[in-house]
Amino acid sequence: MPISFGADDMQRLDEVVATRHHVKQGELLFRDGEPFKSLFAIRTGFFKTSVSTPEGHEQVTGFQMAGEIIGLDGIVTDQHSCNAMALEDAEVCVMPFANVEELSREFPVLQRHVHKIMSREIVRENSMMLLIGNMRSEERLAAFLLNLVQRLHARGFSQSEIVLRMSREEIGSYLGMKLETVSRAFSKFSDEGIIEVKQRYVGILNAPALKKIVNPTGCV
Amino acid sequence: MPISFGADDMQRLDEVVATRHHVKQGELLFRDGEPFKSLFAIRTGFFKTSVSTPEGHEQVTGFQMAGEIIGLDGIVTDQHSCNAMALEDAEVCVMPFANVEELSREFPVLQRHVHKIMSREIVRENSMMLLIGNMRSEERLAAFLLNLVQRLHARGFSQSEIVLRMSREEIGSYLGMKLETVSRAFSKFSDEGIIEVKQRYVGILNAPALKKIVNPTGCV
DNA sequence: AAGCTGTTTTGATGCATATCAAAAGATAAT
DNA sequence: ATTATCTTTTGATATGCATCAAAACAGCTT
Repeated sequence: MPISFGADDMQRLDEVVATRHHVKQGELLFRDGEPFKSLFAIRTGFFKTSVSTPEGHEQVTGFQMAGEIIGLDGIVTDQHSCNAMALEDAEVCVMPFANVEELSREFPVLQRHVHKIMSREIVRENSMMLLIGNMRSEERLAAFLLNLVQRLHARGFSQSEIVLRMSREEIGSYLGMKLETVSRAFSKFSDEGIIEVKQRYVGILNAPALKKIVNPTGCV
Repeated sequence: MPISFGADDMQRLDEVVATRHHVKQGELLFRDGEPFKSLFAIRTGFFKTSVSTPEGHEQVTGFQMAGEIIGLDGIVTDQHSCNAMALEDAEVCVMPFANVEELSREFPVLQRHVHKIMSREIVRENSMMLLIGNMRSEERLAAFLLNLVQRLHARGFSQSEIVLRMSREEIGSYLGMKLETVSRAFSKFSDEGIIEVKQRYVGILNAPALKKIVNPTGCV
């Protein structure tokens, strides 16, 4: 948590994140309809969150990695409204939301932090609506790859190499397209020498070209 | 605000929403990039929020009516990341966010309320991703109309009549489709006797049919 | 009432992506 | 190794929606 506290306060704050929980690959951390008790901070591993239509069509609503918070959807109704599945073995900090709220009242800096996390999620989803609603398939995939590598790089990983934790189908669900279309876009980028693809390994050979696909005018 | 307080507390709480602001139809309440200071509670009127690609393609991210809160996007960076335009003459309560945070620390019930509002927005956007990413054009419009009439009805308006405040183009932008496609879907529903359309007036003649379009199986 | 402007509807056509199908490649189990 | 299963790629075709175009319609102004 990127906040500085006194040593005394740390003790109190530690209480909120005292318990840890392991989730194996393929297991659900929580599911749609389940009672909401806690937020989860991802320590290690990789998650997807998703919602479904009554007919069973899944929409992946996000991919989350170390340092990110999941479970915010549950606050409004005290029930989770999406599923959170580990895409690789993962460890999370369980943060009972009652504790979060109590400490937020005590520590303005924590309160501010919680608000920012929620606001960030709102802004992210705004941009996803823009992406799904306005962009074409190749633009979506390019934006997806750039976002992923940027987040990985912020965590100390390479800024040009990705090992995808999700299938083509899950990428497609996230981006509002079919897995075949995802695959074709990968192949196209690969043919053009923009990326190098080997299964779930993706090497970014020409980042500027990717950026130009997302934003052709390049004026920003 | 649907919370009960003592009379003493009300005084303090009133401070946060003391100032009012009028926005004329077509004017922006705030715009992308502007510094964030306050949340806004809509007292009267109707807004749209939107984000844009660098090339200028607009994506409407929401339509907001009386009782709803806008501006949450600005918290994370202290800058607004979308535009909020009044679609009819409107009045809003200006709620300086610093005051909201201060009072939230003092009144747990207010704190909880703020968290729920943000969580609700996150859940709403999740379902919008599902709608734009998975549904076909007619399903989207049906879902849109049902959502709108449900919110209007909760405010004391008819549960079968809507006067749209937005153009076909704005509806299309919100739903990830073109204005012509919106118009065709309206015409189709009208031909089938499901709705009655006269410009921006929409009468819902067969709500169950609309619901069935959104959820063909009808199992929920 | 006539003319102007912006919105909505409707029609004709084209294109991007979905769908259907099958092969190729990986992964895991026997 | 061999078989079975799942994922990914690639090809052929279909289709829903976008695009282009023009007419109809409403709201304003003069």
